[in-house]
This record gives sequence, C-alpha cells and structure tokens, in this order.
Amino acid sequence: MKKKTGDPKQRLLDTATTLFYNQGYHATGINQVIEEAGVARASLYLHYESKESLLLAFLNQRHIDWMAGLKSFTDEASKPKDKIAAAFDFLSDNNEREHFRGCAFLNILSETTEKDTAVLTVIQDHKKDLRAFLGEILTNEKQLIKDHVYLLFESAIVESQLYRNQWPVQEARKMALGLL
Amino acid sequence: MKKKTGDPKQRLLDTATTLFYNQGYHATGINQVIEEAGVARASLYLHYESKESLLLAFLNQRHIDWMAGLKSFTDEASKPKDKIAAAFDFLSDNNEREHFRGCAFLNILSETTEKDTAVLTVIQDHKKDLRAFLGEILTNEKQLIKDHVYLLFESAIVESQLYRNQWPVQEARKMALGLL
Amino acid sequence: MKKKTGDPKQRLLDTATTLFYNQGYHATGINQVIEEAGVARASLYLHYESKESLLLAFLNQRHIDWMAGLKSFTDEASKPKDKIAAAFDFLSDNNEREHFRGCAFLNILSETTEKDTAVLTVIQDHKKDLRAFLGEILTNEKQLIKDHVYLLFESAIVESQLYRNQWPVQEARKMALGLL
Amino acid sequence: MKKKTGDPKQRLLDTATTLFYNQGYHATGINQVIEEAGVARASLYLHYESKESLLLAFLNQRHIDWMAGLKSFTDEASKPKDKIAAAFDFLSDNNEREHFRGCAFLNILSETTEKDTAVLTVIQDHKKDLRAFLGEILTNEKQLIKDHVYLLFESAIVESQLYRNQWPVQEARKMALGLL
DNA sequence: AATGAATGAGTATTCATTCAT
DNA sequence: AATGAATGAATACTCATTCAT
Repeated sequence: MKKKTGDPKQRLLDTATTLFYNQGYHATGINQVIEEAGVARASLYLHYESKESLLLAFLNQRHIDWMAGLKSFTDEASKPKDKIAAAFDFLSDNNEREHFRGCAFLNILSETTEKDTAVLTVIQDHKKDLRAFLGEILTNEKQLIKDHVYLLFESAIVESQLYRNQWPVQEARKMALGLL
Repeated sequence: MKKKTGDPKQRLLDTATTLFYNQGYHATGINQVIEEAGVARASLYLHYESKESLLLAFLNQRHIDWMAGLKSFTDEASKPKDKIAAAFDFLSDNNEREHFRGCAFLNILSETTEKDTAVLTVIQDHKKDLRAFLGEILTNEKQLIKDHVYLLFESAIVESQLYRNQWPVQEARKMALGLL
Repeated sequence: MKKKTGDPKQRLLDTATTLFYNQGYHATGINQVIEEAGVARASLYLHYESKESLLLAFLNQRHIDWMAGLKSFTDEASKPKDKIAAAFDFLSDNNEREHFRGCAFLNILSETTEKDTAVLTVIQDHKKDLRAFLGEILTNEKQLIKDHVYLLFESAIVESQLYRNQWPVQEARKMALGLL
Repeated sequence: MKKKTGDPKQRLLDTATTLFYNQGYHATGINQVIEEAGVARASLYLHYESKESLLLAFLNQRHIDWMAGLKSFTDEASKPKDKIAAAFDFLSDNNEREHFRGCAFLNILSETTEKDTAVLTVIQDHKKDLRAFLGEILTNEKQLIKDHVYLLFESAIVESQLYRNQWPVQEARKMALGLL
C-alpha cells in the first residue's frame, strides 16, 4: 500500500501505467497493482471489468498524453522541417524521462495475440494517428516521403530502446531532415 | 502430449520456439511447453536449468536460423543493391510464413527488464550482427547510409507486424533502394 | 477436505499444529495442510504470508497453550517442591495425550538452520520462559539447583520421546525432588 | 560435483553425513547429495536402496565414530569421576567442531514418525549404548545415579544446541561430578 | 463506493526413483 | 560398477476473479 492521493480509480490507472509500461503486461500481477495503488483488490473490479480493461484504459490514456506531449513539442516550431526535428527531440526527451523503455504500444503489441482484437485495435489506432499527425506536418510532401519519415521515427523509438542509447534518435533525425 | 518425434531436448526447444514467439514469453507457461512437447515436467529441467535458460536457447537458435535465412536470400544476388532488395524480400517471406509475428528479439525485448541482462545481451548481439551484416553488403557506402538502410529494415519488420500487412516492407524496400 | 468448523485461519493453524508437530515441518506439505483444513490453497496465503510464517504462528500459539497447561498444573500445588512435582506430572500427562511426540520446540529446532533466525528466536524464547518459570518456583534455591531442575526437566521430555516411555519423566522427577 | 577422492559409496556417505546432520533429513534432497558427492544419480541407488537406507548408513557410521570419539576421551582418565568429566569435555569439543548442531540421533528422531521403525531402532540403540557406556563407568553407583548422569549428559547436548552455547555442558558437568 | 475473505486453476521448480546403456 | 536420461508426483507459491458485507 503506497499511493494514497487521488481517487482509487485514478490511482489504479496511474499504478497500472507505471507497471505495465515498465515490466510488461503479463509480468505484472493484479496483486502488485492493487498493493502499489493502495487499493483493495475488489475495488479494482469495481472500476475496471478485468485486467484487460485496465490495460485498455492505460493505453487510451497513454495515447492522449503521448500525443499531447508530441504536439507540445512540434507546436514550438513553425516550419514543417523544424516541427519534424522537434518531434525527434520529443523522443529524446522521452528516452531520458522514461529510461529507454520504448513505445508502450509496440511493447504491448509484442504480448498481444490475434485474439486480443480490442487491444490490437487501440495500438493500431494510436500508430495511425501518429502517422497522420506526421503526415499533416508534411502536407506538401509526397506520400512516400511522409511514410519515410514515419518509418524512421518508429525505428528511432525501437532502436533506442534496444540499445539503451540516443544514437538511433539522433541519426534518424538527421536522415529525416535530409529528406525534406 | 502432442509431439513425439526427435529427442526430448529438441522437442522442447521447438515447442518453446513456437510458443514464446507466438504468445510471448510470460504468457507461455511451462505446462503448455511440456504438454505440447510431449515431455515430462522434470525432463525440461534435466535439459534446461530454468525457463529463462530455455528462452536463451530459443533466442540463440533463432539467431542462427534467422541469419542463415537472411544470408540465403542475399546470396542469390550479387550487386549490393540487389542484395538489399533480397533482404527485404526475406522479410516479406517471413511475414507470410510466420503470420506477421514480427521480430522474435524485439518482441522479447518488450518483455525484458533492465535486470534480465543475459537476455538483453542476446537480443542486442543479434541486432548488432544484423546491422553489421547489412553494413558489409553496403561496404562502399557511408555509415549514415548503412544505418539508414538498417533503420528502414527494422521499421519494416515492426510496422508490418503492427498492421499485419506487407506495405511497410514494400515501402521501406523502395526507400532503401532509392538511397543507393 | 476434512475439517469444516471454525474460521479458515483457525482451521489452518489447528491443522498445521497437528501436522508440524506429528510429522515435522519439512515432511509436511502445504497441500496436506490445506486439504486437511478444508481450505483453498490461496486462502492459506491470504492469512499467512508463507509456510514459515505458519510455522511461527504454530510455535507462538503452542508456547501460549503449553505454558498455560504447565501453569495450571503447578497452580494446583502451593509448596515449591510440590509445584516441581506437578510440573513433571504435566510432562507425563502430555506424553499420554500426545503419544510421546516430545517438545514441539526442540523438534523444530532439529530442522532449523542458523539462517532461520526468526524460528530459532521463538524456540529460544520459549525455553528461556520455561527456565525462568521453573526458576521462579525455586526462588529460594541457588542458580545451579534451578538449572539442575531445568536440565532434568528437559531430558525428561526428550528421553521419554526417544524411548516412547514414561520412565525418564518419573526418574527425573525423583532426582529433581531429591535436590530440593 | 565437488568431492572426487575415495570410492563413490564412501563419498555418498560422507556427503550425506554432512548434509543430513547440518540441514536435516527432509530438508536435504537427493540432488544435493549426488551433486556434492560428485556422483551420478543412479550410482546412489546402486549402493543404497533408497534415501532412507542412506540415512540408516549415516546413523550407523555416526554411532561408530561418535562412540569411538567418546571412548578416546574417557580413556584418557582412569577414575570414574574423571572419566565422566572427560565425557562432558567430549561434548564441549563436539560443539566447537560441529558448530552446536547437537545430537545427530535426536535431530533425526524429531523428523521420525512411528512408522519409521528401522530408523527409530537405530536411534534408540545408540542411546541405549551410550547409557550403558556411562553406566559401566559408574559401575559402583546406584542405577538412579547412573541415570541421573545420563540425563544430565543428554540435556547438555540438547541445551547447548538450543542456546548455541557451552554453558549447559559446563553446568551439567559440574552437577554430574557433584553427584559422584 | 469500497473492502476483506475466499477460491480454482495456474506458476516455476524439485522430489525420490527407475531404466536403458 | 557406473551413468545420463526420463519421469509422475509433489513442492511452495501466485494468478485473475468473485462474493458477502
């Protein structure tokens, strides 16, 4: 029993966010969630139908927060090229703050089977939104350039998680800007 | 109890390969492994000292097989550019055969914590080998081009897993070849 | 699933008491405890955090009960010498009721390693209490006499367990009374 | 795999001796025995019918060695009283050498059920031999004195194990000598 | 809205023993 | 005489979920 501020539902979501993201979904037990949230076991099921529904809540919230973070970085720039640079800087920033745990959605994707359609959909929707977001910045570019930037952006996340190092972000940033 | 051919150690590795790759590591229980391998519970621990050591055996074997598969594709071509094209074709082929389950190493990476150093090392070594392999094909290119191809290659795997679709491989292939 | 009366926590403790005392700690599996207590496996861990903590609960309860039994015997007498005689009679009574299983604490001590500090402490504390209890009865005797009685008392327990016979209690009783 | 000198049968016995005595019988697994003896699993069953028969071999050997050790101490003295003193000194010596693990036979007794008749018999025979040995030293004393010394001797072992301290041996020695 | 108690099925791992060589 | 492989049953413990209050 650790956290005690905020309402139980929020505490559960916050705790699940930390644990699912840092340990993985299957490696995180409900016990640990309720214990660290400081909430009774049954209270979890009062607010969330199941462990999976807590996972979905986590992913949905993460989507909102992450996209907002990205937007706040790109909003600082005005020209498309600068916005793209800012987007990569957002990744650097994330890596520092979150110790190179990579993309929450891709991580969960790895634990996801064809059967988990609800989860898969949330993940795909997140990435579609990201792809669209980058595409809108590069509205005057051809589709292949848009996707090229998107794919570099994705590798930057994955590879910096893999190597626990910022070089993939920095290199991918340089490559992406070189395309524009 | 399903499989019955080959020696138990190999059957265990084969079964673990299938299950860890398709369901994830934590989602796969030892019970399922031994049952589908048709082997007694204790026999698993006769050959592998722990579940994690079975995971390592899987990753090590996968590394060998996957690199061999990649090499057999690139060996078909002679010019660097054609070899890179063949490398992407290998990914397409994998996606078809393995139903878009993506990269075994990156999937396990998602379930891996800073503590699992042995696992993390195997994963990183695999990717370093892949990066070196591509780098050698592009021996006359600058480092940034080499890495550019590598990063596109990586996103091609991840994104086709994500969308359950070949388009990321095909687009990344086109982008990569355009760089050369 | 046998017992069904009383709350689960008490049933578990009662069952553990019987089994740990009569079969030994390591020879008793959690399965047998829950089965004979008529309780679900997880319920054990709801009330006791581990098998060792159940052992500690058993020892603590045993200490209370055993000391109470001893006191109820000695309270029947008024003179020190008679109280000591009554103390040995308590041992005879125990041997009959408990089929010469000896001292719960010394039995567990045999299964205890230097590492099990919590268990060792409970055992030592029990014996210190017993030694002090006898010492208070013999408040006017010299320390060596007090300890002499204590040591005879201890052998009486151990040796009657060993021989499955009351003679050590009866002889030790005679020797102890002879000292006073 | 540790030990490598002596024949396998002896190595097994030596290892079992150490482990059964220091950890207890049930707490010691066959795996640990064969591993530390440096012997194949099946070799154990070649020389010993079962784990219990290895236990019996240990107890029988221990009886011989222990009685020999005791005799070598008492043989140093000529008068009965001095021999008894020497017997207690043997206990002190044991405690030092064996880190207060107490009596191998009484320890195993604690793990023994009414059913284990073979084991129980070996234990009882050992103690009967010890009692007779002390009785012969005190051949001119009355039976009650003989047993008195025997009982003090027994508590000295048990209580020094319990407190991890030599005081019970020293006090019991003094008491015993006072009786003669 | 919130909780403590309860559970059946599952976790990874080890048990003592046997068998084919 | 000696061993490596194999096993069915058990080990202590945790899982996600439900229920009565």
